[in-house]
Formats: sequence, C-alpha cells, structure tokens
Amino acid sequence: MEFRQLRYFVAVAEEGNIGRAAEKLHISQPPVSRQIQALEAELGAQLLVRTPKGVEMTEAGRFFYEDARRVLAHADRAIERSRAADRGEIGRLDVAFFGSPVYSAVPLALRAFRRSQPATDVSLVRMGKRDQIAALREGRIHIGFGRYYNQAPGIRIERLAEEDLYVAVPQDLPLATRTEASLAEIAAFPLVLFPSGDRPSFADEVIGVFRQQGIDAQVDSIASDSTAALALIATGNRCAIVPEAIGALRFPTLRFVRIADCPIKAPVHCVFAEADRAPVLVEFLKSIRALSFGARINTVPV
Amino acid sequence: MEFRQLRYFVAVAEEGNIGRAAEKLHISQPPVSRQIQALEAELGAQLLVRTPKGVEMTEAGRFFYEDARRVLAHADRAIERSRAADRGEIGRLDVAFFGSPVYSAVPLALRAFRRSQPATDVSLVRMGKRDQIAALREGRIHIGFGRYYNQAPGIRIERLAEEDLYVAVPQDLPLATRTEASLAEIAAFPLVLFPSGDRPSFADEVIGVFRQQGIDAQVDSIASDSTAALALIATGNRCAIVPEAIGALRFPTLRFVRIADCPIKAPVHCVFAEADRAPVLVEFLKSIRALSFGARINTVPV
DNA sequence: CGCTCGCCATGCTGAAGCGGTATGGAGGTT
DNA sequence: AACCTCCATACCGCTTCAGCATGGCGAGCG
Repeated sequence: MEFRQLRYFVAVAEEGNIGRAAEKLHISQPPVSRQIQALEAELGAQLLVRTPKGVEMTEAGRFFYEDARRVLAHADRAIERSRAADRGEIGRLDVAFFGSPVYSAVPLALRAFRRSQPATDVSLVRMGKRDQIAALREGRIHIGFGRYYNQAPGIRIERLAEEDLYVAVPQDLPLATRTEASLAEIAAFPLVLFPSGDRPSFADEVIGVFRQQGIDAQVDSIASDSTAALALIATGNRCAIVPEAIGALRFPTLRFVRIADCPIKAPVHCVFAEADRAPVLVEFLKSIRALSFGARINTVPV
Repeated sequence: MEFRQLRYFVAVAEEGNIGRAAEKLHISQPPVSRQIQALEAELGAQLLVRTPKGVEMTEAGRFFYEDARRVLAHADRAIERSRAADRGEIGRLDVAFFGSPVYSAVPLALRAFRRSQPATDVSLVRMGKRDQIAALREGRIHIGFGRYYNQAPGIRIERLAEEDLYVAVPQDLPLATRTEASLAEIAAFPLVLFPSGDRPSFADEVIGVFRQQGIDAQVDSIASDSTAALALIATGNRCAIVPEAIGALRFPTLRFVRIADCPIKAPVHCVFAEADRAPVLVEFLKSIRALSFGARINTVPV
C-alpha cells in the first residue's frame, strides 16, 4: 500500500468520479484508475462500484475512506511534530541543579523557557556537580545549574548571573539591625559554611575571601546545604555568608545583612555538553541568554 | 513521504544500525541510507545522528519514530477493517419492517444475525411496504420485512415463514373459552380488519378467505394496525382474524382461539434489492436462510 | 602512532513502477 | 440509433528504486 493510493482513493471517494478526481489531483485519469485497482487487489476487497455516472463506495470503501483520511492526517501530523521537535518547540528538557540557584536563576530560566516554548516539558532534578557532568556525558540531562564547576572536556560552562553576598545572622544579635556589615565584624562570630560535598564549593570561596583579606575567621561547622546552615544559625550566636538568593528562605528568627566590603560575588553557572545539538537545549540556551538575571535576583531580600 | 520510508526508518530506529536494519528488511544497506536521507530532506529535520557504532535518534527522530509506528499500525488496521467490511463482519445493516412480523420473524432474524456477526450495527425502522421498495431502490435500507408485497422490478421477495391464523375475541364471548373455532362461527360477529394503507394487505387476505368459503362476513371497521384492531375488539362484541405472531400482544381482556378450518396461512416475507451486494446484506441473508422460523414462531400464543 | 575494522555515504547500472496519450467498451440519454 | 460520459487497457518515455562496488570517517587495538 502506498500513500499515493490513499490520496487517490480519498480524492475519488470525495468526487464520486475518477476523472474529476484526476483533475483535482492534477494528473490524468488512467493512473488513478490503475492505482485504485492495485489498492483493491491488495486489499482483496472491492472499494468502489463503477456506475455509468462515476463510482460509488461499497461498505468496505466507506470504511477504508475514513481510515485513509485518518492515516493521511496522521502522517501529516507526524511530519509537523518532527519539525516542531527539530525546532525545539516540543520535547522534554532535562535539567539538574545544585544549591541555592534553585531559589533564583533556575526558576527564572525555566519560566522564561516555558513562556517561549509552551509545548515543551521540563524535568528538574537535584544532582551533585560531578554527577551533573557524568549525566551530561551520558545524555541523561541537557543542562545543569550550580555555582562552581571544574573545567571538564566536552563540557561548556557559562556564567549566567552574579549575586551579592549577605550575612545571615540570628535576629537577637546586634548585627541583625544593621543595614550593612563588614567582613571584620562578621569574623567575630563562629562561621557556618556550606555546602559539603563536591569541591570547589561556595564554602571554599568564603574561606578564600577571609584569607585574602587577612582576617582570621572561625569555622563553626560545615552544613550539607544552605537550608541546613540557616537552621544551624537559628540556634544562635553563629552566622553564615550566603548569596543573595538565599534570602528566599525566610527563616523567622534570621536576618540578612549586606556585606559592605565584600570583594567577590557568588556566580551562577550553567553547564551543558558542547556536542549536544538537542533542539530543546538550543532553544533553552537562547532563552536564558536573552534573560537579564541580575535585575530580578537583586530584589531586596528579607 | 512514502510508507517504505516509514518502514525503513522504524527498522533503523529499532536496530540503531542501518546495516542490520537492511538485513531485517531483506534488502541491502544503501537503499536504506538513501531513503532515510530522502525522509530527512523532506522533513527538513535531522532524525538520526551518525556515530561510529551506528545511528542514534535525535529528539525529532524519537518523535517521528513514535508517529511512524502509529501510522503504519493505523494503515494495517485500515486494511483489516476494509477486509472485514468486505466480509460483512462490520458495518451497518439498515432494516425496515411493516406489521406484525416485528413480533416474531424480525427479532428472531436480527438476533441470529447479531450472534453470527457481533461487530455489526443494525438499525430498524417501521416503514410502509411501498416506502420499503423505494428505500431499497435508493439504498436507504438493505432489507424489509412484511407480509404481502407486490412484485417489483429489481426487488427480490423471499418467503421466510408462515403462521397459522387465530381469531382474537373478547374474553366475555362464549367463543373465548373454545380451543378452536370455525370461520362460520367467527362470521357471526362483526369483523375488525387491518391494516389500512398499502394494498395488498392482510385485510384483503382475510376478506378473500371468507369469500372463497362462501361465508358472508360482516366488516365492522378497518384498523390502522394490529394494535389498534385489538384495542377496538376489547370494546366488546367484535373479533379479528390475526396471525399467530399477534399473540405476543397480551391484551388482558382478549383471548386468541385457533381457527380450525382456515385454508390459508399468514406469510412473512423479506424484500431486498437484487443488485445489492452489500456484504452485511449477504451475511444477513445467509443467517436468516439458515434459520428455521417455524419452530419458534409456533409457540402457543396466549 | 599507525593499522584495521565497522559503519555509513556515494556513484553507477539494470529493472520496475508511474504518469501521459491514445483507444476501446459499456451503459445511459436524446 | 447515434451520441455522450466514464472507466479500463495498451503502449511509451521517464523517474525512481534496489543492488553492487567503492570511498571516507572515526574508534579501538596492537
């Protein structure tokens, strides 16, 4: 069976006349007759009864007509869908994240993408940074979000945004009422670092800042992630250096104070496989590159 | 787009390797490569990425693979359905009836047909005998049931069954308690005939019987149909000659008494267009010809 | 580092299928 | 009875397909 035969048959069925159908198909009449005959022969069923006025469908013909139309329509849809998939308009984008970007850059990026490609699906999983690289290599994810990545062959790292640093302090400390604090003032308190796990991490950056400034910071503990760190601080008499995005976590007994003399910012990076040509990824990258993350992230926390 | 391309692509997608797909398709490798290329060119989308180990589907390829499978399956179903329709296994049978056969032969016939071809649909409409002939000619119905038909060109009339005649009498007449009655005895009462409308009819037959026997029957009235006739009789002091099938109508104040010396029976005929080759009709005729109507119709009425 | 192997793409050839023109045949109409 | 309409058939180029042989590319191995 061939699509040609379906198209010819549908035309004949609708015209009730082989000659007129041939005209509509912009070919001559004999090929239409022959293709219909071949079709009937293959089915082993008569589809049309030839009358002096033209043709009429048999019961088998009526059934086949309905199906033929559906098959043709289905085939057209298949073409359109594959093109849409090629353009990144449909399909699933698999995204991984690690750490506090989940509070800021990740939702902004996903929202922008789903707005530009509303027919796509997005899956989002938490995944350590090393795991993200492995998953990218195996094609399990298209893109990962996090703060600090090591260079890796075949993996592209792009900086999306930078966030100012804040210090998270219990509300009963005098520092909590200030609008700004200096690193030296912060160093008076035991410091909670995070996250534990893959290096380098935000914890390393924070240590580096104090070292660079020649300030002797006292490390209280290393929490697994920012949430755990804030919970620890809420026990009192500790503080933590956090990226602005953490302000999204509104612990009732904590305050976030801007660090006045901080020489660094907390970056947000995305990682993806250089060789990945998945249209959804291409479209996603377009949409996040068009985004201005800074403007929205820098809404004042707390 | 061609079915060949869909089949080739599905094979390649499932094998992940053009050469192995070609083997499975029992052709050589180059045609498969070329058809896939042609498909990709037509879609304007890359479906496969060529790797040293074989091929992998792109996102567009995965979408197209799913659709291609469905299109092929749909096309196969279309073939099967048209064949089934050709065998009379699916489709709709349009049936008309007139008069009391609706109480006996029609349900038996329909039941037998739906048992042998359970996937078919049946529509049933009441229609006068002349209308039936016209509807047969225009293809609006496949078959009609009734008692008396005039010969008509192109229309085939087949006798299906014959029913004994009974007299319907009010229960308060002495006749009502008898097991048999003679035509002469019946003629003592005013007679309700039916139906009115197209001739010849059962009313003509009943009149003919009395005339033939030299009995002077007294016609009370002509009812539109058997139900109306029975309702009239229930008013008292009248009776009607009815086919056995009418016994299905169990009016509480009526009795049905067998006619001892009746020289005729009431036939049930079906009519259909000689030229009608509709498979559902062919199958329906097979199933009713295999039926023995008599045995079941002659269950004792009342 | 070069060799080999596996896989896909390409060029060429013979054969099959498709569409076009011309024509025949059947049935209904005037 | 002649004509008309419509479908089927015969024949002819042309396109397209499958097969064969070969080339190119990347991965894996010695």
